[in-house]
Amino acid sequence: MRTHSAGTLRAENAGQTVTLAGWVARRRDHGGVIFIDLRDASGSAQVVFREGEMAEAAHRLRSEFVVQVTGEVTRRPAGNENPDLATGEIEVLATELTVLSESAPLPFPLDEHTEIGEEIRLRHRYLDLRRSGPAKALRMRSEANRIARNVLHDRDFVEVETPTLTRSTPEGARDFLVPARLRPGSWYALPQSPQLFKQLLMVAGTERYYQIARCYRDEDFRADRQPEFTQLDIEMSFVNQDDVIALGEDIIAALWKELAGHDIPRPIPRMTYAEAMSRFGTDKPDLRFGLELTDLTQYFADTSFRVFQAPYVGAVVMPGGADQPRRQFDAWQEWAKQRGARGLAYVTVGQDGELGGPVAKNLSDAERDGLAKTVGAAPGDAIFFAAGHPSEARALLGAARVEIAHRVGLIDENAWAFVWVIDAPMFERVRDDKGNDVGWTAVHHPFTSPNEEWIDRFEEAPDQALAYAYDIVANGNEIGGGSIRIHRSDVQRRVFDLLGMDEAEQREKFGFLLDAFQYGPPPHGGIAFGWDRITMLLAGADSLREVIAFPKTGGGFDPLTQAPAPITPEQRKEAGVDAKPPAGPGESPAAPAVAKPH
RNA sequence: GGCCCAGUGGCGCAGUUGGUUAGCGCGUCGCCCUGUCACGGCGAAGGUCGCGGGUUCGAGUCCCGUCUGGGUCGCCA
Repeated sequence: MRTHSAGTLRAENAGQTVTLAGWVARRRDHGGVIFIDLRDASGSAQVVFREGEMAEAAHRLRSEFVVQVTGEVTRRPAGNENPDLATGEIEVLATELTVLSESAPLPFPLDEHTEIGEEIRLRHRYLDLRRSGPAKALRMRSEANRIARNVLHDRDFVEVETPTLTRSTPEGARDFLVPARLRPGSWYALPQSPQLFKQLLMVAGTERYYQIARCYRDEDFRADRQPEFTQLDIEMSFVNQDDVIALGEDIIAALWKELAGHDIPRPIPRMTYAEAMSRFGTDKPDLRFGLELTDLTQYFADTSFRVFQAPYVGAVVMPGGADQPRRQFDAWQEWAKQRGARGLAYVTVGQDGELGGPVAKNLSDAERDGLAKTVGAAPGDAIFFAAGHPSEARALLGAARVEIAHRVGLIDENAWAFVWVIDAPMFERVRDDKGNDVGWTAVHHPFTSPNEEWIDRFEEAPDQALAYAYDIVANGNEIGGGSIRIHRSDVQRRVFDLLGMDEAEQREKFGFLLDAFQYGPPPHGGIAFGWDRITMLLAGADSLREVIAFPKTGGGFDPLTQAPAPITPEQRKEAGVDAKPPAGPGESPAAPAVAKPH
C-alpha cells in the first residue's frame, strides 16, 4: 500500500515518486494550497495539495482520516524548511489521494500541547496511543523486553511460560479467584507470581529459567501498583547470592545503558538491610542525596525529657529549615500524624547557634550544647526527631528525609542511584489485635534460605536471623528482589515449624512442592524485577499507567472495556459461583494460617 | 478502611461575598484564504454545572450524603 514510511523521508528522497499511507495529523487549509501532516508509526511528513481537483479533495479531509497519498518528494522552497521536524526539509506534492477511512470528531485533541484527563485518555486509549509520548513509551517497553531477552539468551536461559490458572501461591496478598466450571465449589487462583513453578522448573533440571510473567494481586492500587502487573522472573540452579546479583546487574546495566544512555558503575554498591534501616529509615533508600538519620538513643540515654525516654530516639536535619514559619512546622505535625505518628518533634538552630522551638527548653544545657554537632546541623537548619519503637520511629524519619529532600530541592532529577539491599531478616513477629506476640511470619516467603551464619540456628533468635535475600533499589524505588531458596528438606521443615505450620497445613498449601523436593532439588535461587516500575523509571513517567498498554484505574476498573462487568444468570449458574462446597477437612478453621497476616 | 484534592459544552480551564442571560481558549460545523507547520479571518452550534437531598426569596457557589477519578496512609514484595 505504500512505498515509504512518512517519517523516514529526507532530502535524499527528492525527485522520487512515493506512496504514503497514514493518518491526517493536522491540516492547514489556505484555500489554493492545503498542507496535510501525514502521520504513520515512523513519524510524519508534510503533503501539499495544490489548486484544482487535489485541493478540493483535500479540503474535505478531517483530523485522523486515514489516507493514501501518491506524489513526488521535493525540497521545500527556500526559506520554508522547518528545522524542528526530521522531515522538515522536504514535502510531498500530492497527485493522488485516496481516503481509506474517515474519522468521527475526536473526543479529545491528539496534539502534544494539551494536558488531557487520564480517564478520558484511557477510555479511548487507542487514540491516546497515537500521540507521540504514549506511543514512545510503548515502544520503549518493547525495547526493554528485547534487551533483557538478549542478556538472558546470551547466558543460556530458557524462556518458559507458567500457568495463569493455578493454585494460590504463598506471597501473602489477596488472590484473584476464578470459578472452576468442572469442579463446582472449587476455584483457581491467578498467580501472584510464578514463584512455585519456577522452583519446580529447577527440580526439573531447567537450570536457567526466565519469563516476562503477568502477576495478579487483589490489593488496593497506587500510582505504582496495578491489579495485574509484570515481572521479569528469573531462577537459576547451582548458584549463590553473588551469581544472581551479578546477573541482575548485567540486565539492569544493559537496560540503563541502552534506554537511558547511562553507564551504571559496577559493581552496584551493597548495603545490609540493617544499615539501610538505621541510616535511612527504609529498606529502599534513595541515595541521590544524603541527609542520613542520626541515632540519638545513647545521646539521650539519661534525658529528663519524657518524650525522648524511648527505646529509640533519632533525628534528621532539614537544611535551612529554621526559618520556616510556625504554621509550616504545624503542617509537619499534620504530615506526621497522617502517617500514624504522634507528631514530629523539632528544634531550630539559630544563626547564632541558639536552639529554638518548643522542644529546646525541655533539654538540659549539656544536651543542647552538643546537639547540632552530633546530628550535623548548621546554623539556620531545623532538626526533626522521632522517638519510640525503632522500626516505627525510623520509618517516620526515613519518610521525613525524603520529604525534606523534595522540599529543599536536594534531588537531582537526572541522577541514578542504585543499591543492593542484602542480608534481609528471615522473620518478623506476628502480633494479634492487642499487640501480643503470637508467632512469626516469613518476611520474604517461607522458601527463602537462611544465610550460612544462621542456617543451623535461626531458631535461637528468629528476630535476628538473616536470609540470602536481596532487593535492588533505584532512586528509592524497589525495582527487583529475590533470594536463595531452601533446597534441604530438614531446613525447610524447621522453617515451617518456626512459622507454626503443621504438617497438614504444609501439605495443604504446598504439598506438590514438598513432594517435588523429595527428588533431588538442586540448590537454586532467583530474582524478579518489577517490569512496569522499571519501564516507568526508564520512560521518566510518574505512573505505571503510562507504560501499560491498557491500564486500569485505581478502582481496578478498565474505562475502555468497562471491565469488570456483571455476568448473566446463565453464566453465573454455569460457572458454579454459588456452589456450596461440601464441608471437608480442608475447610477446618481450627488452625489459623500464620503464612502472612492479612 | 482513613485522610486530602478534583468533577462546569467534545477537551483544558475561569466563575469573586449566594444574585439576574454560566464565561475563556482549543476543538466541531459553515464561509473565505496560494507557503503554512499549534496557519489565519468572519460567523454559528454546542451546558440536567457528577448524582440525590437540604438551607435560602434565590445555589455552579453554602451544608449533608453518594458516585467517579487522582494522590496518600493502612494493605501490598
